[in-house]
Amino acid sequence: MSKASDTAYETIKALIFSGEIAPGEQLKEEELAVRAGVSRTPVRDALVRLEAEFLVEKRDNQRSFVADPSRDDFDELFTLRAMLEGHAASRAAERASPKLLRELRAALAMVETDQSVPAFLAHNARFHRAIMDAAGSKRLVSMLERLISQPIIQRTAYAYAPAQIARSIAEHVELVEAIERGDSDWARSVMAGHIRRAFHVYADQFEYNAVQSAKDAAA
Amino acid sequence: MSKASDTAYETIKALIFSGEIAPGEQLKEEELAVRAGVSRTPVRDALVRLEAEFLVEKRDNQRSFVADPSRDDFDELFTLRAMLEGHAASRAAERASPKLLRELRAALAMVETDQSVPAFLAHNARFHRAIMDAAGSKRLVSMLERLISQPIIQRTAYAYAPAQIARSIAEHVELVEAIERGDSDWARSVMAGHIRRAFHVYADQFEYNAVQSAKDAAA
DNA sequence: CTCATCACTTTTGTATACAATTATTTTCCG
DNA sequence: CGGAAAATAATTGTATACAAAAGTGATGAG
Repeated sequence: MSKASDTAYETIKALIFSGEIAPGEQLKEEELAVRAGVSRTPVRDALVRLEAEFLVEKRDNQRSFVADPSRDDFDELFTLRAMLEGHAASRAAERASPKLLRELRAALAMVETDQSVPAFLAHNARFHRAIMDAAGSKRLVSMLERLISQPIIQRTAYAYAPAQIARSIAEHVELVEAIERGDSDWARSVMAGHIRRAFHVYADQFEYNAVQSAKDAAA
Repeated sequence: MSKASDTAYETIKALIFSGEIAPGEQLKEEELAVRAGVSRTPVRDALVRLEAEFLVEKRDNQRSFVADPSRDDFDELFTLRAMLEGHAASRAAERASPKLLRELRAALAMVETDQSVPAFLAHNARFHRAIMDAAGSKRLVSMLERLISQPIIQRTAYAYAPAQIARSIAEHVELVEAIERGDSDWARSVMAGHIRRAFHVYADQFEYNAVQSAKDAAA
C-alpha cells in the first residue's frame, strides 16, 4: 500500500496494541486521521485492513470498535492457526528445497547466538514466514497473515517465560528435521502441537490478566 | 455496507462473472465508476472486498486485474475449503442442535420436491451455510465466505451434470446422518470428501474449457 | 538501430467538502 | 417526572478536485 495508508495502519495498530485505545472502545475516523497526520481516506483503508485482521470490529451501526476477544475467541484463533500452519508445514515438507532449509537454519542460528527476547521474536517470525512461503499457496498465506497479525501472542505470551522460549526453539528444531526428511505428516503434527501449546501458554496469561483486571476494578 | 458501495460491488462482480471483463484484464476505477453509476470512492471499497475474495488481484504496480486462476489455484482453493469446511462440519456435529437438524432437513426437502438446477444451487448454498453457522466460529465463517465466493464452482461445475447433483445430494444426506449422531470425525470426512470430489468435477470442466479455448485460438 | 531520457497520458492515491445516517440532547405533552 | 418527538450534534458515506505515481511514446545520442 501507499504511504499515507500505511502510516494510518501502523498508527492505529500501535494505538490498539499500546492499549491507548482499549478493547471495546470506539474508533473515530476523524480523530484517527488527526493522530496519524493524514486525511480520513487512508484511515478508512486502514480500518478495512484491520477489520480483516480481526483487530477491529465494524458493527451494523457502521461504527468501528477495537475488538475485544474472549478466551473462546483465542481458542478459535489458535485452532485455525494450528490447522492452517500445520497444512503449511506439511506442504513445506513435501517440497523442501535446499533454499528453504538454509533459511530455516539461518533463523535458528539467530537465537543460538543471541538468547534475548527480541531476538527470539525476530527468529520466530522469520521461521514461520519461511515455512508459510515454502508451502507455495498464495491463499493460504493470505489467510494466515490475517490470523497471525494478532501479535498479542508474541508480545504477551512469550515475553516473560524464558523456559517457554527454549521449548519453542526445540520444537522448531524438530520441525526442521521433519521437513528435512520430507515427512509431511510429522511436520504437520509438530507444527499443530507447537501452535496449540502456544495457545495454552497464552491462555494462562489471559486468565492471569483477567484476574488482575478484576482486582483492579475492585480496588 | 452502504448503498453505493454495494452497487459497485455487485456491478463489478457481475461484469467479472459474465465474462464482460475477462480474466487477466485490467480494472480501471474510473471506468467502473461510470458503469456502476457511482463515484470512484465506493468502487475502491468494492475492489478491496473483491480482492479479499480472490476475484481481483492487485499487482505491485497498484493496478487491479481480474484474477485468472490456474488449475493449481483451483486445487489449492478446494484443498483449503475441504480443510475448513471439514472443520466446520466436525464442530457442527459436536454441537448439533434440533434447530440445525431442522434447517438441514428443510434444505434437503427443497431438492426432493424440485429437481431443477437452480433449486439445487439454492439448496446447496443453504445447506453449507447452515453447517458453517452451526460451527459457531466467526473467523472460520469469515474465511470460508471468501473462499466460497468464487461461485464458479456452483455455476459451472454442477450445471451440466445431473448425475453429479444426485451424488452431491446423497453426500448431504450422509452428512446429516453424521451430524445427527454427533460423530465429528465422520462429518469431517464426508465433508472433506464432498468438497474434494467437487474439485475433480470442476477440474474436468476446466480441462475441457482449456482445450476448447485452445481450439478457438487456433481457429 | 538501440536504448536511455524526457515529455505527456493514464491511472491511482489523498484531501476536502458535502450528503446521509446515526447518536444525543432538548422539548413538550401526558 | 417519564417518555415520545423534534431538534441538534456527531459520525460515517460519497463525490470531486488535485497530487503522486506509473505507463507510453517520441526524441535524440551513441
